[in-house]
Amino acid sequence: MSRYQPQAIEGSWQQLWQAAELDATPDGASDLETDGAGTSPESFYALSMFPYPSGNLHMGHVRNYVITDVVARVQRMRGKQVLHPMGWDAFGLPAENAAIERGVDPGVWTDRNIAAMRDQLRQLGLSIDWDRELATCHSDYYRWTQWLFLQFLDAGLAYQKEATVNWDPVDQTVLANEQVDSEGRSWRSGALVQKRQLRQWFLRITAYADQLLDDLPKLTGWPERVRTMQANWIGRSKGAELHFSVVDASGESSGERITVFTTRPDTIYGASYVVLAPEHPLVAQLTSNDHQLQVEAFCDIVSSQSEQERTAEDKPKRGVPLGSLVRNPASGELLPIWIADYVLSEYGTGAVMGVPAHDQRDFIFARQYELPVKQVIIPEGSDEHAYEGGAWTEAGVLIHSAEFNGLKSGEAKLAITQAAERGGWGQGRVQYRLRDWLISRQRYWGCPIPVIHCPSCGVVPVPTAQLPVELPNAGAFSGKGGSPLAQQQQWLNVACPACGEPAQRETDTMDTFMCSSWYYLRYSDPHNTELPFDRQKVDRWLPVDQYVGGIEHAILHLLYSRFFTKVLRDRGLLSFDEPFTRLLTQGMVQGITYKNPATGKYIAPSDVKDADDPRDPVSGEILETFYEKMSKSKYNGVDPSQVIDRYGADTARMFILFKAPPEKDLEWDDADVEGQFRFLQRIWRLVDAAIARGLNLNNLVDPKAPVDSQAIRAAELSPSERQLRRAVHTAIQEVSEDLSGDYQFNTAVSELMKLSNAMVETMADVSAPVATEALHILLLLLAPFAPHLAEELWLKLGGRRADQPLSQSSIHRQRWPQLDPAALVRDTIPLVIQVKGKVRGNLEVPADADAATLEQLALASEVAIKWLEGKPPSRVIVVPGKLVNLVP
RNA sequence: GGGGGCAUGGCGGAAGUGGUAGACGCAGCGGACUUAAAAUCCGCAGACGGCAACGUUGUGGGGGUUCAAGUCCCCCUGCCCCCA
Repeated sequence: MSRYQPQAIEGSWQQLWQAAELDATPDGASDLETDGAGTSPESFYALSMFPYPSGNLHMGHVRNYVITDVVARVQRMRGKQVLHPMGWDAFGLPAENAAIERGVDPGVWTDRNIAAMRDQLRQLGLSIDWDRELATCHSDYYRWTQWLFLQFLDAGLAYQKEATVNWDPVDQTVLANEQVDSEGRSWRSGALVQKRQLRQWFLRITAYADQLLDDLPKLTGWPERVRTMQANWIGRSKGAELHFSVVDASGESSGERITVFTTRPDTIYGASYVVLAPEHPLVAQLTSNDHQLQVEAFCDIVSSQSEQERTAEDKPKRGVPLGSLVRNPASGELLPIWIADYVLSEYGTGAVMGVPAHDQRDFIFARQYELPVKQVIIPEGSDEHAYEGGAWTEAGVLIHSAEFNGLKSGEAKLAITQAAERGGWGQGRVQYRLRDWLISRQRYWGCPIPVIHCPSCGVVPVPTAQLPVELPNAGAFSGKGGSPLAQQQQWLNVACPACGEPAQRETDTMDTFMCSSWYYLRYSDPHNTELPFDRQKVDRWLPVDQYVGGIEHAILHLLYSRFFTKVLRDRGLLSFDEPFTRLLTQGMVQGITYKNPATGKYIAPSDVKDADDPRDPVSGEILETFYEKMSKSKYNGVDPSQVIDRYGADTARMFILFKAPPEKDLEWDDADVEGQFRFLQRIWRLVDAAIARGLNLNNLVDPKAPVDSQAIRAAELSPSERQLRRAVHTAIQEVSEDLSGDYQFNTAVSELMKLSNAMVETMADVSAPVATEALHILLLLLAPFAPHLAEELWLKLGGRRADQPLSQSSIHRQRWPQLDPAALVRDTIPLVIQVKGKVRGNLEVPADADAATLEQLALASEVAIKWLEGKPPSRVIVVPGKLVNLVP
């Protein structure tokens, strides 16, 4: 008897598969030919979000790539041509920080990490086409990132502007809005961002706001919550811009006007003041002499606050009057102009009308500064609303609103907007929360923005023939003060491509999300030196059929990629408008975590002596035990390499797939890993015993008839044989179902376990053909999950034909087994007998019995006699094939 | 505050359109094999009562619809996520 030793088989299979080019993407012209049956095989693109090459593979990566690998393998077995690539999101700050701290060249550092992680990935037995590997920091890739940037520039979708931007004081760079969390912290460094006025590059994603929003319902293969998050982020609201003329105390117009944006034009008669953002360009002009000091002091205070602090509904609102007035264009009233912290210059027009009765923040502000509260909306069907507790912000019916009285909010919005358009004091407008994407970064290790600044010609794009604009050699980094590229004189100073006069290169690099917004396109044509990708190739493979990654990119990467796709479609570079057909957001991998509640310190599991009674190794205090995302600082990480060394990749894969449904968080548990290892061992022994008995798949392997049922069906089968065949074909049915539509790998694995349990039970009692069929199908169903073990046992059982190369006879080149419905048919079924809805017993009945027969059988049963006590039931419900319910 | 999601044994998790709750696994208990242990194999296992055959109860809590509710409806509680 041999033993299952994954260490002895996994590495060699990985090498053999590689030599046989088993994972190569079928992409040659001949591959597009028909398969002989006259049909061209469908293609399938399975993709994991590519990793940042930190140098260490962690369990989250493993989960991500194993899920995608199973999908890819199953699709291949279903006859699809599969693209399953891998690459590296390789620009970014860790490399630059390594350079600053240790003087290592960022490129060298990155390539070393990539090599290390690639080795770790290979150990997992992933069916990745490594020939298509890419790294965004290599110039043969970022050349095309630059080329695409110039496409945006040419389309008028890339521009520079002076703006209030988020400055990360730790990473010394600016950030896009999406990269700052709700507490005003950087997504990367966690530092509180500061506001700065800087001239920066932006992409005009707002020009695509409507499309990005309107196409969301088409993404039926995406989780609902991701779509909702994107919709909220885009934040389209319909409203109006209304102009308020600036007037002096006697009501004489000065010629200036303030334009406010509001989603509630129906409340204009309730406006009792107008508020500007402190950064609004008219503030200085509209500040009267006697208010000047006060206003300047206030602006200083506000500039140090975060957006969160300024706008939160529960925070106090602060402001000061400017000392000037406007006229309400609807009512003619004169209203004071204020500035306040809760109005942001970047949103809408940077000015709002204050309607305290119907906006909660205006209400708080008005209470604070004793401004009038004028109610103009009342709840439908009621009298005046007593709004002691706050504003009435719902829709209602208009009062105190001149000719609009009695209209409902919805009608009034329209009527007042129309009146404004007729009277020239406003117009309807759609407003978005989404703002243009700030892509400038003042860092070295990123893709250079390919433009040149010329004193006479202005911004001149680098001619595409001169791409890539390569990063200069790193030199020494301080990590402080401005763009590192600005210090590279040799690189910086160039002749203007337009006029030839001395000019300077742009010194900002691009946000790394630029690089990751199109990598999935490049995989379709990774070696193209003429274009980022060939249109035919990209249209052949894209959109991605199944994308797998973390929920943390619900907005960031997934929104940017959708934007890129739409722009490139409009530039005629591709023919589809959504990049990812189906999206699976996998849950986190969590490790067991011990924390001393008294000190708040985390304790490494290796320092905890008794897991049932976890105590602080020093003080003996009782520890808290819980599961949390694996991280160094919590000492709860599990190293994938160690797991593979000990149990093999197949066990790691099986465990990860079995332990939790893919979208849910997964609690790493060593005992459960052991359990998976035991399961694979049981399969090994099962096959070993079969070989000892002389069973062999040799004569069964025929791609045209992968199911061996013909011979079996004709024969007379014993009860055990029928039982085993039912188990085998039930497994085909269930596993197939778990792997289509919504992926349920956890239940698929449990179906494999059931099948192996059934086989252990009955194998000894069944004929060779039935036993062989069972073994054959078990291995085929197992192959996507535990590819090494399945291949090894396939070989041992004679599944491979000696006269065929591995590229044809590998188990991974076999077809998914077909269900034989005849195997599922049963003669008798257990009928459930219920009395008044409660289960009282079972009765074995003919499977094809009709309702009347079932009723009779049920009534005659012992259970019925006992529970009905001789009285006839008042009602009988029969569900054929399932149950009979007797109601006394 | 608004929107969305979740709640099932000691634990992770299963339960097409309402139809035997707890599949599968982990941990646990009992037994076989062994000088012993490991490994392996067989068996038990929601809770309560009973020697049992069985009965009662049970999917966060409370109501409802139904012959029948984990599943549908209403209210409540707790946790998570997103947006403010």
